[in-house]
Amino acid sequence: MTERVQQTVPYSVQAADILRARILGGEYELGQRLSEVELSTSLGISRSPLREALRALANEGLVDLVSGRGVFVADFSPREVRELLEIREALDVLAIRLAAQRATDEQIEVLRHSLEGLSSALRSHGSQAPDWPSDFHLCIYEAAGNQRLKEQGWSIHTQIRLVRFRSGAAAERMERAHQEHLALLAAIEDHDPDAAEQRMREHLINSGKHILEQLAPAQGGGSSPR
Amino acid sequence: MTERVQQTVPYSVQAADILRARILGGEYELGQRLSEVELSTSLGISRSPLREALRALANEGLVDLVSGRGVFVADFSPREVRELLEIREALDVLAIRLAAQRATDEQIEVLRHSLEGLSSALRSHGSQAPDWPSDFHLCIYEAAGNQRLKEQGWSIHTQIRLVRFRSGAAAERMERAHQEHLALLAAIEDHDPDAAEQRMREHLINSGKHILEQLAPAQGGGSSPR
DNA sequence: CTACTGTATGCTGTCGACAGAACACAAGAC
DNA sequence: GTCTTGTGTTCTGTCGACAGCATACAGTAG
Repeated sequence: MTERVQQTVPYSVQAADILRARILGGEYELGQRLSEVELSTSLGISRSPLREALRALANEGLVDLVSGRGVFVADFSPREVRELLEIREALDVLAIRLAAQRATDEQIEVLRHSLEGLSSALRSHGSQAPDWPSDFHLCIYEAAGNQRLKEQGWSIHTQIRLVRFRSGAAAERMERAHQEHLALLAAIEDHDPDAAEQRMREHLINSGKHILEQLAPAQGGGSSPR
Repeated sequence: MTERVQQTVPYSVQAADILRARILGGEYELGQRLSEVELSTSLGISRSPLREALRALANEGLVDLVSGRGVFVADFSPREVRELLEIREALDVLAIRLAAQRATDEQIEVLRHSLEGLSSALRSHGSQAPDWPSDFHLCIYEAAGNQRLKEQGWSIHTQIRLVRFRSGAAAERMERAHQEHLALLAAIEDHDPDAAEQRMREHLINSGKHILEQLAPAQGGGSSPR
């Protein structure tokens, strides 16, 4: 009974998936206005499901809804990036502590596999794999055994990925980040929450520093729609 | 130019405010199904803005949207409550650490004032003030200087308040919680993040223990719509 | 040349209505 | 008496259309 043959995915969900991929794929400028009628006609759906899709993306922080004025692709000010990084640290530290305490052998195996996939992708595609690093973090959330934490952490990571991707900060740090990921995995394997927390904090501080450095010269307080 | 004379609040926002107040006020049963047509007609609006209001409430975790089956008032399983408490601890600890580092004298004054208001409300209304304790925590978020953290923390607190209110766990712990709040404020005044974190963890552990104790006998894995 | 004003266009917020799916209940088979 | 089946109803998801506000531009006064 768990198989749903008649699983018609609502247009709103499909539209949200498409738009999310477009935004993360860089098809829109940061802060760009998205016209409801234009999107709905181009997607071949009505405005009702499109609006719901945009609301969903707003919850994920990928777009900003300004009442009566329209929808804009998220454009994070340096202050907002700092806010996101602070929250990410808190959630990621919690996640890896829980993961170190609770991870089963199967989940550790998945984590290891995720890192191997990342490693091979790093070699083959070079910098063209912006999804994989977050995948490892997602597995950590999975191992933490907290569904809601996983959702919120994934949302934060997605928003940060949006900034990092645009600023080109993803590629350069991948090699070193991979080493840090290995250290994180080792701490989880040892079921050592304190070591895991410390290594995660270092990892995130390095990552955050890198993002802010890349961001500082490029963005000076741009055209925020608020 | 900051004054908006023509600030017509959209129906969707008004509906969300009304429904949020109803849910938190206990006018609906946990897990109860909410009919769109019934609500829209009773509120005197169409289904379009009502649906947006329900989507907004779903983002806040107050209702569950089940695709194709309807909207249900949130009903948290013990596991979900545990998940919420874990996230709350991470966010609240981050918030009070930031608040201890960054709080200005004015913000500390607001915190003190919030506690005084809570104290007087505790004496006059007894247990009939479920909003005030969270108000103090909201001020901490405000003092942390992180807008997004404030929003997320408020959302988590609101969800927990929904559980606590229904289980009647709010009233009994207010006296002791107030003492703990005073200790939190003192740590912020001293700008001592470490002490603030430790006291916050103790405070949240006490609160969480109390919630789980109240919850354990009442709920055994009820009719979750998933 | 600059600043104000009126118009024109496009947009969002909202509405009412329809199609298909999900649920509830009644009728019949074993 | 229990399980299956058929039917009716209600609901959600989606659609197209309208009203009011916001923005952009042209026109005019100074």
